[in-house]
Amino acid sequence: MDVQDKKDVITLTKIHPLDLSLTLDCGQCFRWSQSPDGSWHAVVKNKKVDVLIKNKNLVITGDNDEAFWIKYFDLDRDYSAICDTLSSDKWLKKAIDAFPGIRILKQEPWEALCSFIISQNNNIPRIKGIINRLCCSFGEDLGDGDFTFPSAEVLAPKTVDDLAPLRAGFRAKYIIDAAKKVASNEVDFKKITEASMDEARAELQKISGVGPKVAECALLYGFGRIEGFPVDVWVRRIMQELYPDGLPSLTSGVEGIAQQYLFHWRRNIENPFEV
DNA sequence: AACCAGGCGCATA
DNA sequence: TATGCGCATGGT
Repeated sequence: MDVQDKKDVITLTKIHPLDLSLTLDCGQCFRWSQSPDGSWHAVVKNKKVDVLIKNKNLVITGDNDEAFWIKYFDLDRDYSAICDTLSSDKWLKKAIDAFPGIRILKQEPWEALCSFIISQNNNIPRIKGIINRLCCSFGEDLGDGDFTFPSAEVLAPKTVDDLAPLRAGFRAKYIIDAAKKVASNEVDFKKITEASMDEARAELQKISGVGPKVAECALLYGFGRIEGFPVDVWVRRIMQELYPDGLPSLTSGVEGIAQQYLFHWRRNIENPFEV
């Protein structure tokens, strides 16, 4: 009691634009939840953390690895400039104006990969439930209902029967295959980080249960590949409706950011095409 | 090439 | 309370 650690607190400045609610609850991550006091809570890099915006700064409690968090919230990237550029396109401007402050998180690669394997053919409430049960069953207990995300090494020796309590359905075998191949380095995260997009896609798709969509999500949300462009049913809809000839060239290099804005807008706007 | 596999949230009845 | 729909990937 008398040796209790004082909690680490760091304050990150120059965070604009950043809307925590939009960023942490727009379908790119599944483990953040808002506390009654308005702050956001999760377990990241095996630590309990709370974040909130205070006086236009991002205050992070529970970890002091500033460089990590700048990467995690993508704070080195000039979203103002990117959004200005994207806003030359009529529809992107609508999406950005409607939901300003969405950022692409750079999550931990294994958690992102595993989460988006679980996300396939699935809806967000259920994805969160399966991931929660995965962490409760196989993660490390940090107390107060918080668990770490289980490592690939922990999951690799598990069987489909072991994963039955998750109620992940046919995805259980995919989780195990991913864990085996990641733990053994057969799927090499270092290689993925350094490779071209096509090589990285191919490396990830060596995992059974990882197709183009899941690979693209892992690259965008877990490996910081901001040019990743996952096409799910909503994005496919957007493409057919608005961009039948493909994405406008001004999205080049930041396709993932464009995707996130369009995705959220299309899902949350009543009549997107009204002027 | 069409269909199903786990299962559940969601909308509609 | 019941019924149908959607959902990414792999296997038949």
